Amino acid sequence: MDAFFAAVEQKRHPELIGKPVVIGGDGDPTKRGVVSTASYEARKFGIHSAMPLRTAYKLCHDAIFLPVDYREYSRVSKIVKNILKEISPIMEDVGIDEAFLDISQTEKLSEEIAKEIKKRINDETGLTCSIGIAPNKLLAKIASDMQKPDGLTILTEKDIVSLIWPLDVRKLWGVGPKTEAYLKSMGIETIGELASLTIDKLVEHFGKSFGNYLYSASRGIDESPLITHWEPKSTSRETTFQKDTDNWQTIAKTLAELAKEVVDDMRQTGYTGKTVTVKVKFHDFKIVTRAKTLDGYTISLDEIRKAAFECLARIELKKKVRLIGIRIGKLQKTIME
DNA sequence: TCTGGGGTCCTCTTTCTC
DNA sequence: TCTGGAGAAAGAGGACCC
Repeated sequence: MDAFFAAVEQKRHPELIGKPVVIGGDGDPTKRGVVSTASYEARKFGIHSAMPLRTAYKLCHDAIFLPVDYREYSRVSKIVKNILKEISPIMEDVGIDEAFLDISQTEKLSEEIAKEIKKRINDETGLTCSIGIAPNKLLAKIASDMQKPDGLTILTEKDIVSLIWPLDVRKLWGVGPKTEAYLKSMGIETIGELASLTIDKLVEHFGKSFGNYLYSASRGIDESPLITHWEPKSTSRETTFQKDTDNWQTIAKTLAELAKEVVDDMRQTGYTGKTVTVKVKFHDFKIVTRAKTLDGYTISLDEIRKAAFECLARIELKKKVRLIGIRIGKLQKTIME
């Protein structure tokens, strides 16, 4: 979906259409938080996802800042996903505003299917999306990004050399800021240059798993299937303090609250868990985690809170704390009738 | 001075168990 | 009983994705 959160807000508040809209945090650009989505008008000012709200505000004082309203975006997301599933039941969810659809078993021409999807999404939600059609997920994802917004891009294996190889390595799924910087230090800027490296060299620099992945991905090769069913492996809650703190009471109280929230969450979704992890981010952004695995699966708030405090006690709180979080791992679905 | 929250997966090291 | 090793599980950290 194109600038999804911002587009949903512009749809339900038409007076925002054509204006720079920034969605993030609790909608207050003087507080801590980052941009989740910026409307295309806001992007003209250099505002983009993951940017601190305060920075976004400096770039554009006139932008309209709104809090993230997940309930509403989920509601619209469901409408979109239902349309996709009607077109083809083989759908992989990729977060709230993206999905892969396997249309290889569908009779119609792929381009016709894409146009139908666009029309139905626009009819039922008033929103636009960008679609990529390709022989695999890796290429379809790149294709969907090539003509935004409201784009439709079709790629075949024949296009890899001419259209994929000139692209910056950062366009490859799995290549983030660290890998990009590392590759650039090796003199590798484009996907084509990445494809010129031998598999031995890649494995030497990036390890067996990621090295092999980069070798295939740079050639447009991806055999990964669509994941149509998914079970969560962990669930968590974390919060950043408005001001870094060294007050143990504040930290402990917040951790207890987060534990309650995460347990409520598990009760609602019907999961028990076995491993409790506490995470602390200090003022200097150093992150420390401590974990404790329990004897059995639990959903008891008492047990989870107790384990969390044992973990917290193992963390040296000498520096000011920026964030505290709790995660419950090794989830197991509770049998319910 | 600024840098969210909710996830997954990978790697390396330590600890446990046989 | 001591020692060593293999393999699994746990723990910690880090990169990446939306």
